[in-house]
Amino acid sequence: MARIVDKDAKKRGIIEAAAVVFARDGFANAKMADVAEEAGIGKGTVYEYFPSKEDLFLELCRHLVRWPQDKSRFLGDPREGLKTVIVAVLESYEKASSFFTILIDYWSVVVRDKNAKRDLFLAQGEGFYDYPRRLVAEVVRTGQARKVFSRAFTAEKIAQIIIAAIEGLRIQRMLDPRHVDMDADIKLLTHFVMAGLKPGNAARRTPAR
Amino acid sequence: MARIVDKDAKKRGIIEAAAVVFARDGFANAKMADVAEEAGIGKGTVYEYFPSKEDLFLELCRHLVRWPQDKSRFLGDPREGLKTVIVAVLESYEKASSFFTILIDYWSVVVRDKNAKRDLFLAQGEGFYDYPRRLVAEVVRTGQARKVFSRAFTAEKIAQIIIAAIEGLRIQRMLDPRHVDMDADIKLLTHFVMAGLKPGNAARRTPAR
Amino acid sequence: MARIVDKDAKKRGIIEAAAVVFARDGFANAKMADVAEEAGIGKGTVYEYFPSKEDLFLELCRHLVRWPQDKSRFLGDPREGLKTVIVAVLESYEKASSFFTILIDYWSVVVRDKNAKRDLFLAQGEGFYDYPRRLVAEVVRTGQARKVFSRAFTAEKIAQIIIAAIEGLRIQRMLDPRHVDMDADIKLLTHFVMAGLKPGNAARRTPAR
Amino acid sequence: MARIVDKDAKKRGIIEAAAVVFARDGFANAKMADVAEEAGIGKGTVYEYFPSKEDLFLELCRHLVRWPQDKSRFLGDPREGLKTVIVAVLESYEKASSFFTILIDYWSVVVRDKNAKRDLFLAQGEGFYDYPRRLVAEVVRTGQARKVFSRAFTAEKIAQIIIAAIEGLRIQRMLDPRHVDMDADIKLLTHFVMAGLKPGNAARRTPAR
DNA sequence: GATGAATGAGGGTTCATTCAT
DNA sequence: AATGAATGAACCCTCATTCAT
Repeated sequence: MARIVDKDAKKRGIIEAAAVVFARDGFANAKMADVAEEAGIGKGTVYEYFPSKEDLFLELCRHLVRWPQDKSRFLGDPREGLKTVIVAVLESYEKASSFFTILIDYWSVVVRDKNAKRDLFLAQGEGFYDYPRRLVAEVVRTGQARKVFSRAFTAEKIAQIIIAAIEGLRIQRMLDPRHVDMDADIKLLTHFVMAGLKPGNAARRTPAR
Repeated sequence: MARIVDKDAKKRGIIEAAAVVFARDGFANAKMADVAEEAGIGKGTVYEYFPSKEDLFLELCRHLVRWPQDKSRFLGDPREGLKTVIVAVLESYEKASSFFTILIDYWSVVVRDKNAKRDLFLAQGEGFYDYPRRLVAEVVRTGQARKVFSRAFTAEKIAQIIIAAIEGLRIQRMLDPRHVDMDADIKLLTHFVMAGLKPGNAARRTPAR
Repeated sequence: MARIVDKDAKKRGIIEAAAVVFARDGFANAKMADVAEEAGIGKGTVYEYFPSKEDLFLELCRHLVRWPQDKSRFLGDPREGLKTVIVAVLESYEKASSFFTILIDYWSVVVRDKNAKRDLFLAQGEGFYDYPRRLVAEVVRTGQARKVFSRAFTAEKIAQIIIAAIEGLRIQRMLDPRHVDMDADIKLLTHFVMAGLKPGNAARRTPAR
Repeated sequence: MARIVDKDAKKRGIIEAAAVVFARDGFANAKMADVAEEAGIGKGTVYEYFPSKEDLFLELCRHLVRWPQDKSRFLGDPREGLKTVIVAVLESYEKASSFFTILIDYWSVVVRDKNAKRDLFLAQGEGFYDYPRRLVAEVVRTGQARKVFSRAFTAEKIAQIIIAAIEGLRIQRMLDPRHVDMDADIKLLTHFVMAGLKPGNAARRTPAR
């Protein structure tokens, strides 16, 4: 009776359209009508697939980043692997061009308590950093296992610092592009990390206070 | 004469009220009426002091962070100074309790081009990181001058990484508090930096292609 | 498909409602909500058809007067034709019951420079007098061609005086109904015009310095 | 005890300021604050002299036009006197440069019933045309008494047409300046009137129906 | 399933007026 | 008498959502 439609494909189309519009206008200023137009469908149709603007946004956030799936290339030589994975993570972020601007709105929504969907959102939010954190941690762990990296700190913590620095640099670049030369800065970050991970170096530090 | 009023005090009162409301509800959802109520004044009165919601927000952002004014305590022993200044910068951020949630909206506003006030906003935005970046850079420079820190990288770049990492950690904590133990993470960050700044270590590394 | 609607009919309905409300309250005091209610629709719906209050007003002005379409009845005997067309023009104005009160606001809006739509408005404004001026002029010209009316003045100028007098009488009546007996006054006006147009009479007078 | 002030002078100052502001912005868009500023006094002070914006406006309207006070120059030769008085009336209107734009708003206010002050306004409104109408009528009457002008119509009616035509021309000029050459048009009007007033001419017309 | 016409709650902003000084 | 800070009612317009077709 009803037309046969690939609902999933249509859903994806709407999400792609939403990515464009939300990135451009921000969550608050984005209009559902614009999303519909961008997707080439009717305004009402969007609501056949997503119950609300917020839900669409949440769904969109789920599809923001595609992480590198092949870990093997990071797990050879630990020192090279670490350098490579840092660059790879940055690239994954950069490739999701609209990722960042959308992420900001995501944060903005998440930070406010009131919303009943907070937990849903938060669960989603972890995902933004969980995967790359685990990925980097694995590389570090490999290096630690092979005694190439110091064991003074847990791989998770180290990974966390790395991801944090990458994210922080991206923010600074957003607010003031002239101050940030991403390639050089990433190299410097890598240098710090490598230095801090040298077996000898690390041992002396952090007397746990 | 009309009512005698300390306009500056009143302005500050409104800004404080705005900080509460904007932090709680976000820029887009905050209502000027709520700001007025929070400030204990009439809706129209807010507009006697700020021409628009956006201007109030911008002004508010200007007052978000109070940076440490006494640099002397960071300029003694470079290694201790660096540790201290990192903690001090973090503390300045942390003290501005609503800083972060407001900053997010600030970003969100800044990222979208259209607005005519973009430049005003951007100029303001630099301020968020400029001061601490310069502060940290000065400490690093002092250490470099005394040959305690490697000169392989410019103090500015190093400071940038440090600020970025602090910021990134704060974001991760926001999205997933369980993964972040700020004190420990900051120590780890400090360790990496110190290691990377050891004169011998740095020498070998890529001198900024 | 969505609701099927005769958009033009709906537009007309809104304009009619607007005519009532604008005439009653004046442009400045009229509320879009009242227009909507008068039209029996929701507030937002008005904006589906007209982008702003001002645009609705302009559009309304376009529909204010219906001019006599059949000129033939004025083009027979010139003297009778002139008498008839003067009455017809007056009647067209009078029939548009709310015309005058709306026109006043129209003037008020037009006179103030600032507005970007001034040109649109002005173009519209000409229309209020253009058509009847041309109509009367044609009748006069016919009379002049047949040597029934003096050629000492251009038909356009003569028509202009006639329209002006009609309009002026309507204004005086508005401000002080007791002083104006429109039928008698129009007859007097006609008399003056006829006298002035007598071939012999006109010859002596200043031929437009 | 209180400062000694010439209240009338101050009142006049406010009215003059109001004339500027109301003429420029229109009644609806004029701001009391602007009037105060233009008058060089405080916002609240205006209310010491006028109970409301509307009252100020009404008072202003009372002072709009200064009519020619010396009638004698119109009462010599009737034909010359009539020509002269028509020009004099026009000039009185023209001299009150802001008169017209304010008058429009005056109409707009007057036309709407609701207002309790309607009668006050109307009484004022008559004044705009009463004086010149009587003035012109007197000139016509003089001519009629001397048998220079036809007695077929009352002087009042004739005066009314003349005033009406002048007013109508001014309106047309406002909406479309290119179509109106005021001097020439006034001459033409005068011609019509003179022709219509010729003793012989008038007799035949207006069979009272 | 798809559509887009209709809706109305909601919020930023204006400004005449009040009144403490 | 004079002031201008404070006020809040009022209103235009937006846009997420609904639902008749």
